[in-house]
Amino acid sequence: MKITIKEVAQLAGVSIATVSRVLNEKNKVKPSTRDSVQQAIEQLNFQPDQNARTMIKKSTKTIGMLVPELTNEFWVFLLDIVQKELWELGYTLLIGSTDHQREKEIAFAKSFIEKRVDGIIYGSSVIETAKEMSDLIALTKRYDIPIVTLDPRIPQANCIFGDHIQGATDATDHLIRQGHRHIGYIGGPSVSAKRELGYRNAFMTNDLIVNEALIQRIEGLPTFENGYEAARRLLESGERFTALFCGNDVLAFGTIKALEEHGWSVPQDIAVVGYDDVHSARLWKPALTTVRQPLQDIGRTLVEMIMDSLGKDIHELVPKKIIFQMQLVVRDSCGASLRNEEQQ
Amino acid sequence: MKITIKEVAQLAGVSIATVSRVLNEKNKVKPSTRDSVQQAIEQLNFQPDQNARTMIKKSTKTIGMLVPELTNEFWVFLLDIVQKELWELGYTLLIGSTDHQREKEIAFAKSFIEKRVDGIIYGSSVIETAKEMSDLIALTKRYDIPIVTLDPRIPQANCIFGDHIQGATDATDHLIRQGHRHIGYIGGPSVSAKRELGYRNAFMTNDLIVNEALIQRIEGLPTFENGYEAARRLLESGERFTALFCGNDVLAFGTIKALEEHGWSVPQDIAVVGYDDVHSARLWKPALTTVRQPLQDIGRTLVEMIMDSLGKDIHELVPKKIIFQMQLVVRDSCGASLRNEEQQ
DNA sequence: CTGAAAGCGCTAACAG
DNA sequence: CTGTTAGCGCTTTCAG
Repeated sequence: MKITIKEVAQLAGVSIATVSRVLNEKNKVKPSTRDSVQQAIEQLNFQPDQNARTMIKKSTKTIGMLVPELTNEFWVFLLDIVQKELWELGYTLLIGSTDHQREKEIAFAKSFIEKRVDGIIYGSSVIETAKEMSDLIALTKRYDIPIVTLDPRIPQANCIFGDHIQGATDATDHLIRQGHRHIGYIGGPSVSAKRELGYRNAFMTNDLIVNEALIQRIEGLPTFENGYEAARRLLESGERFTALFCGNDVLAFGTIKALEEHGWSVPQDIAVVGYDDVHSARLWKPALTTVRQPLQDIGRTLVEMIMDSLGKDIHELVPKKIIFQMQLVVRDSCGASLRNEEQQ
Repeated sequence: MKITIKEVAQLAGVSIATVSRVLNEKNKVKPSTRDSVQQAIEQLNFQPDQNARTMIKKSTKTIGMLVPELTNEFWVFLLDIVQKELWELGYTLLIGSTDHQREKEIAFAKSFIEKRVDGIIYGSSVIETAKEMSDLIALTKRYDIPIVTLDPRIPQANCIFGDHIQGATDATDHLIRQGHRHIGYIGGPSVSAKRELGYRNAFMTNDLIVNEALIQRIEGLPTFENGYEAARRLLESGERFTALFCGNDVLAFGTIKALEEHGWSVPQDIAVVGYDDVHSARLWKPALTTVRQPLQDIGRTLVEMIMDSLGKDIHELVPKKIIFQMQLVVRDSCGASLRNEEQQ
C-alpha cells in the first residue's frame, strides 16, 4: 500500500501540483487549501519520495564519507562530528569503512556516485600518488560531485590536512630535549608517512643521526595489537633505546603494554609519545603524552568546505588547501613531569 | 556534463533498452552488441543513477541504522560489523547518531523513510513504551520498511536483545559470592534498565537486601565523565560499599578513575565490574571484569534478519524475537584472581 | 535479440 | 492562486 502525492491530492481535493507547492513552501497557496492539504498529509502520514525529488532537483541531501577504519577513536569521533554537523544542515551521512584499502575506497566511491550523493568526504592515511588517485577524481569530476579530503593531497580537490611533519617534529624534539638520544619510531604505511618524516626532521635539526634499526614499520592496520608486536620486535632486537615515538595513540597503547610486560615501566624506564590525542589518551595509565589534532575544527571545516562547493561548478573550482597546526600535549608517559619534579 | 544511459546508447549505436539489458544482465543480448555497449560504458565511465532505478525497482540497496552514540565502543564496533556485513551483500549504510533522544530517533527514521531505505536497524538503550514507539512503527509499516531492533522490544517488529537481566544477575552474583555485601550500582536511564533489575535480582536470590542509597543513576549519557561523577557522589555520600557494578564499561572506567583518585585501589580496596566487554576492557588497568555481549553474533544476526525480511510482505510477518546470552568475563578489577592467589 | 513507449513519484514551467 | 503537462534517468512490457 503505497502512499504518494497523488493520494494526498485526491484526499485534499486538489491537484498534485498544489500538494507539491505546500510541500516546498513555494508559491503562496491559499491558506485554506494549504490547510486541507496539510491535513491530508498528516492523515496519510505521507513522506515524499526523496528519490523522485532527486531526479529533478539534482540533490540527494546526503553526503558520503570514507574512513579507513571504525575501530580507531580518531576516525569515529570525526565521523560523529561530521554527522552531527551535517544533520543540522539537513543532510544525512552515508558511510564507508575502507580498511585502508585502495580498492574499497574506489568501490565505495562508485557506490556513492551511483547514489548521487551531493558530495564526498574522503579521509585516508594511505599515501596517494597522482596516478593512483586519478580513478577516484576522474569519477567524481565526471559526475560533478565535489570531494574534500582529509590528509590525502589531491591537486584538483579541496584538501584539509594536519601539519604532521610539524607535529611529529615537535614530539620527537621534545624527547630530544628531555635528553633522549636513542629514540625509536613505530609507524608504517597505514600511518601518514609525514610522521616518520617529522621524526627524522627532529634528528636533523638537532644534528643527530637516526638509528634505522629503531624504526619499526607495522605491516597491517595501526592497531593496538600491531603496536604491541612492533614494540616486542624492537625489544627483541637488542638495540638500545630509551624513548619511543608512535605514529598514533592506539599504537602507543599497544607499545606501552609490551614495554610493561617486558618489565619496563613508563615513563620511569622509557618514555613514550603518541599521536592524535584520542579521547582515551588522557585516561590511560600513564596518561599519554601525544600530539593533538584539532578534531573539532577539522570536522567542522570538512563540512564547511563540502557545503561551500555544493552549488558551484566543480570545474571552475580553485582547489583550497587548509592546513591545521598540531599541538604537543605533554602528560605523563614522556617523563617530562617526572623530570620536573626531580629538578624541584 | 551529465552522462546518462542515453549517451551510452548513442555511443554504442543501440537503444537505451539494450543498454539497460546489459546493465541488468537479463535477457540475453547478442555478445557483439553487449561488447560494444560495455565498451561505451567504460569509455564514458558511466555509473547508472540509482535513484532512477529505485523509482522502478523499489529498492535503494541501502539500510539505515540508528545508534544512540558514536562515542561508545560498543555501538561503533557494532556499526563496523554491520557495515562490513552489508557491504558484502551489496548494501550501503546510512547512519544516524541519536544521542539517546527520542525526537532524533524519529527525525532520522523519517529521513530514512524519505530516502526509501530498504530497511532500518534500530539500536537504542532508551526504554520504549508501546505508545511512544507507535509513531516510528506506524511510519515504517506505512511504507513497508522492515525494521529490526537491538534491545528495544517492539511487538510488531523483529527484535534482538541481550539477556541483560541474566548478565547483570551473573555479574552481581559473582560479587556476592566473593563475599561482598555492600555493592553499589551505577546506571541510569540511558543504560538498559534490565541491568538494574538483574542487580536487584541477584540480591533477591541471595536473600540480601539492596541498599537504595548505593544506587546512583546518572542523568545524561553513560560516559566516562558521568561515571566519574556518579562514583564521586557515592564516595561523598558516606555510605559504605566494597564493590560496584556499573551499567557499562565506559561508566566503569570513569568509576575506577574516581575511586583511585580517592585513594582506593581496584581491586584491593574495592571491586568493580562493568558491562559490554568493550575492546579496551581487557586493556584497562586493572583489566576489567565485565559482561560480554556477543557483538559479532549480534551484528550478523541484525543483518541476517533485515535481509530476511526484505522480500516479504511486512504485514504478514510474524515478528521474531532472538535473545542472546551474556557471558561474565572475570578479569582483574573484581578481585577474584586476587582472592584465588590468597587462597593458594 | 532489440527498439518503442509507458511509466516510477515528483517538480517546474506554462497556462488559465 | 491552481491545474495541466512535460520531463528527470531508468526498467519493463509489448511488439517487431
